Amino acid sequence: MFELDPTDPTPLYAQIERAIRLAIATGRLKAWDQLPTVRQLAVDLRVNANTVAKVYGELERAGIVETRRGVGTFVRQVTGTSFSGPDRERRLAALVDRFLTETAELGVPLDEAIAFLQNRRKHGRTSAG
Amino acid sequence: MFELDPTDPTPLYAQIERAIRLAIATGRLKAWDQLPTVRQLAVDLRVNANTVAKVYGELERAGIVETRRGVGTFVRQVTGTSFSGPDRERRLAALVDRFLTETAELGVPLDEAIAFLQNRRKHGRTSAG
Amino acid sequence: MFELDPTDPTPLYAQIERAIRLAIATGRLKAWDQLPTVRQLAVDLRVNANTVAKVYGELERAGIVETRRGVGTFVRQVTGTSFSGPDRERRLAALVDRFLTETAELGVPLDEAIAFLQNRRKHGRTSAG
Amino acid sequence: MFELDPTDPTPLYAQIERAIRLAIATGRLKAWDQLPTVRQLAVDLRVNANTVAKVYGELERAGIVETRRGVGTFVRQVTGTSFSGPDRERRLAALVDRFLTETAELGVPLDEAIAFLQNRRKHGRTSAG
DNA sequence: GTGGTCTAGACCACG
DNA sequence: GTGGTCTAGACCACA
Repeated sequence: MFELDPTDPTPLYAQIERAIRLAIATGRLKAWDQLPTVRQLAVDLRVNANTVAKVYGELERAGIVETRRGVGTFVRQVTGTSFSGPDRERRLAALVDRFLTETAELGVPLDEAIAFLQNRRKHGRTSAG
Repeated sequence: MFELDPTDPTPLYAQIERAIRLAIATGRLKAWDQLPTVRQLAVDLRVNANTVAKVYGELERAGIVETRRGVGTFVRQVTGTSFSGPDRERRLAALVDRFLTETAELGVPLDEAIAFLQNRRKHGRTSAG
Repeated sequence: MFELDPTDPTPLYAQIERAIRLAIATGRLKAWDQLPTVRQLAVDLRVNANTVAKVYGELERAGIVETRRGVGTFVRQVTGTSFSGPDRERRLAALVDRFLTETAELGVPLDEAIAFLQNRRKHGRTSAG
Repeated sequence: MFELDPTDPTPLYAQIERAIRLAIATGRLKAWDQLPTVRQLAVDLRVNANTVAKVYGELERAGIVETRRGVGTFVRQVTGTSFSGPDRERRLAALVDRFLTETAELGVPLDEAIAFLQNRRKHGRTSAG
């Protein structure tokens, strides 16, 4: 499904939550799809089950998934943009900053990077993850 | 210079480090520019001086800045690792794909993302999240 | 495991780091051995836990150990940078010359120094100065 | 005369003191030779004059050099081994530990390193430093 | 119980 | 005044 980056200082639970939100936002997980069980995902990610359970709990409190006892955890009807106002702004800034830093470190001029972006977009090449 | 986002699960020191790397990578801090003093930046960001010191230490071990004892901390000459050929191409593609995926997640149209990129590059204000 | 020398101007964290690198380099700590816990080593050496944590952090960023969150810190597989040819020769010569010079400074005859080397290699007790 | 290693966590004053003791012990500086002036050495090492002055002061208190006002600083008659008992032991251990660590990291077996040592010694090749 | 982050505050090395 | 080292101690993430 996805992988964790142990070198990222971001806590595991935040990495997991982000990845699930991403999967939903990009449509890889659709409404009423079932999420992996806590234990299964814990095994896949080589993480303690408590960590996954914490994430599912937070997603449920956020109204993004729904847990039916004894059945499983499911994606709820997507209400709209999953990120709102200031949060959206903040995340966009973070994305853009990282992109600028990494292209600059690669020695790629911004113009070239943008051209690459547009080109890549046209050919429909995105790998979700 | 930049701001921290206390709601971001990313540790403060990592937010600070990212912001400084960004400033250097984008040329807002140039070779041999002096960084703010540890204590000054700590005051500006309202964090403990040790937190800033930790960042400066890591940047130094990473070879990105140079500290002269009793004088201050300075941006080092960028050696330009300069990846070339297929490696550079491959890395750029990875960066771009991730950027496309993540902006899509946020529901940000590519045009808006590019505008944001260019604007941010120009005006250099960052919220280091 | 080893001892610190408080009269040595070398910072404590550097003494600790050197001792651990020595233990790994000489095979006293082997790949995937667990290091002492941060708190335990701090108690043994009578230093603050933060000081040990700093060392472990640096060793991790240097790629020498690996920490698994909530589990512990482990020696990584030695990749063996394996310098070869003239480079290896050159580096070895530099090491040897420095060693000869410095033992001469101390007035230690080469025979004694070599005996010390072999003994220390065998019994592995170090005073990390 | 010698160089400082800015990446060594050892304080500058300790590096300088060690180098001067080394020069005396190895005979590069002989009894009644004049040391460079504080200011000259400070310029050569690109260090603040206070730092050098501190070292000269300590060497004088240790009875190793003698300052004649308005004339200069001179090496005193060497009384014997410059390092005594526990200090000698400690320093030898430090030397040996570093040597073991560095050869091991180079992937040089101890036997080979010792052979190299003996060979190098025979051919009289030492560079004081 | 494991490592990691952060703070407050002392003291040192250096200019 | 600059950065660096160390301590004590709180709190967090993870197993």
